[in-house]
Amino acid sequence: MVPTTTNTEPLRVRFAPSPTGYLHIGGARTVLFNWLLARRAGGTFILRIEDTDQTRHVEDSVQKILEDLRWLGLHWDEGPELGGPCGPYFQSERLDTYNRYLQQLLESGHAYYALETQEQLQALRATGERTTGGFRYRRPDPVPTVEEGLAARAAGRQIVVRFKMPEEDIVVSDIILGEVRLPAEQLEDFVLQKGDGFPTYHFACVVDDALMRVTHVLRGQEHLMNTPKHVALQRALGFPTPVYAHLPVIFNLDGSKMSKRDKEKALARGEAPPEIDVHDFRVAGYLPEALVNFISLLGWSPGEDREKLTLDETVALFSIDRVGKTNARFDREKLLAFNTDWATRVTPPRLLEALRDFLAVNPDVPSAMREAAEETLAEVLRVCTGFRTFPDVIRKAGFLFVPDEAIVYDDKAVKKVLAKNEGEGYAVLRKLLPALADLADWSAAGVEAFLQHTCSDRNVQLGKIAQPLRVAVSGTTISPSIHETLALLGKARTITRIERCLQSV
RNA sequence: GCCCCCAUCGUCUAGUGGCCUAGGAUACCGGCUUUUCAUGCCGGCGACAGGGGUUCGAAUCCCCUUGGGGGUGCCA
Repeated sequence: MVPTTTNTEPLRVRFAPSPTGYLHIGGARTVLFNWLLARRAGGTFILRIEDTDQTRHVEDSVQKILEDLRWLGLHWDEGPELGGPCGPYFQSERLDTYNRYLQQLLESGHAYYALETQEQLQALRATGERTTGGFRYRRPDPVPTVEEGLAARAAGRQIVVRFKMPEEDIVVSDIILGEVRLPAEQLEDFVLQKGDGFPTYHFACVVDDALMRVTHVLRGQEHLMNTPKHVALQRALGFPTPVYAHLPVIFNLDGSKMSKRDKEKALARGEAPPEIDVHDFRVAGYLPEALVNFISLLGWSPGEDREKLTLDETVALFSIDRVGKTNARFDREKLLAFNTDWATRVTPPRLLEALRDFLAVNPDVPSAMREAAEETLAEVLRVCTGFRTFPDVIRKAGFLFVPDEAIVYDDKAVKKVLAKNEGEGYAVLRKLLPALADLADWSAAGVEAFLQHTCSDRNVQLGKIAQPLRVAVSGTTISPSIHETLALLGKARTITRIERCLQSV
């Protein structure tokens, strides 16, 4: 049995992204489960930045990841901006620490300098692929001495340090997958320190998890094969082995990986790019409540046919025991349904706050809408119920925020509602105009009463009047209910728009 | 190639030997509500991958096959 940390010490988990861009939706699910476990157990959630690959580092991505986490409502207890007792929380600032442990491994004979060049390894790998179908690094016998390694480095060569993998099967104990045995012959001497002096992921991760006293490691299943390396390293370093839980992976509906490249591919086909990063969903007008609820159900279920849960309820219900082993597919239709529902269950002030955030991050909204008064936006939300995402609100009420002279009339709407039957719709507008101009009570209720009376007086369906008005003021057949629309627009602008519409005949 | 993981409606899942003629959600289809677009409500369609065992009894346990995923980097 692999020794694991005892469960008497306080639970500590971490999320350790590398700064290569925005937070990926798969990463979001991993953070979420870590965060949920920490909150559920009253433990600590650590955020650590794994910036050990200088070549892949993307400018500003740390800030972007932090912002995504905050938007999701998943706040960290230790990490960037907050600090904490186990800092620094950027691996690039911990090089001395890694070097100290590297020395220890070198001295105890657990590690050695490996002198092969990248080109040599590449060649070996290529022939290995061709002949046996695979390549496994063979430890030199004898291994180069420390002096030889140092001498090669002094000569300007990029020399790596490898770990002496023990020649024994390693059993990884995973609370989701059970015990997984990895045969010794599959394991090889992996690199601890790269030619540029930076630690590899394996090394930095093991050292940091131990030093930051991480008790539980929840990560994607793609890391399962890394775990024996980590376990062996922990033993060599005298570190405890944390509890491991490898989470199932999230794919596209067609089974392919959800990758940033999907966006480029869709763009190349002239299609709308799919949301892949958390930020994409934010810009697309989703509520974090819905997104978090939805991804919490990918690989986890509270049972009892429950689905709609707030973050707090999820915390109260969360348990790794109920995390499944099966990979999941990301169904955007279902997310859309969740978002539609969440838009009706959050409080109006919260919805307004979310709308403001959407208006701030989405570049394609009418600029007047960003400057609109709180009360106006609140009214818009009140009359736009039934939307799926915020762009639906823009589609339905955006015309309220463009200048009267900028209204464009949709051809189909004009034909169907105004021009048909020898301009029947226009005739309605002409008749209505003076009466509307005389209307004293321009509240929604006042307008509604007026329209109702007009209908019964002329013995027509409300649609006969509402639709021409709708097209006249919005340019389309889509808007909130007609009385709310006119009330929101105001009398003057309504009249102006109707007159302009009539002039366009 | 080798190693590892996984397998219930199209999709997310409930189910841990009898409560299952398999439940919920979403999607789809039909109906209702409605001044537009939506929303909402009601109903319907729809799955235990295949084959062997074990057992009085299997979606649940075991084996094989098939299918899917991951690993096989000086990426993380």
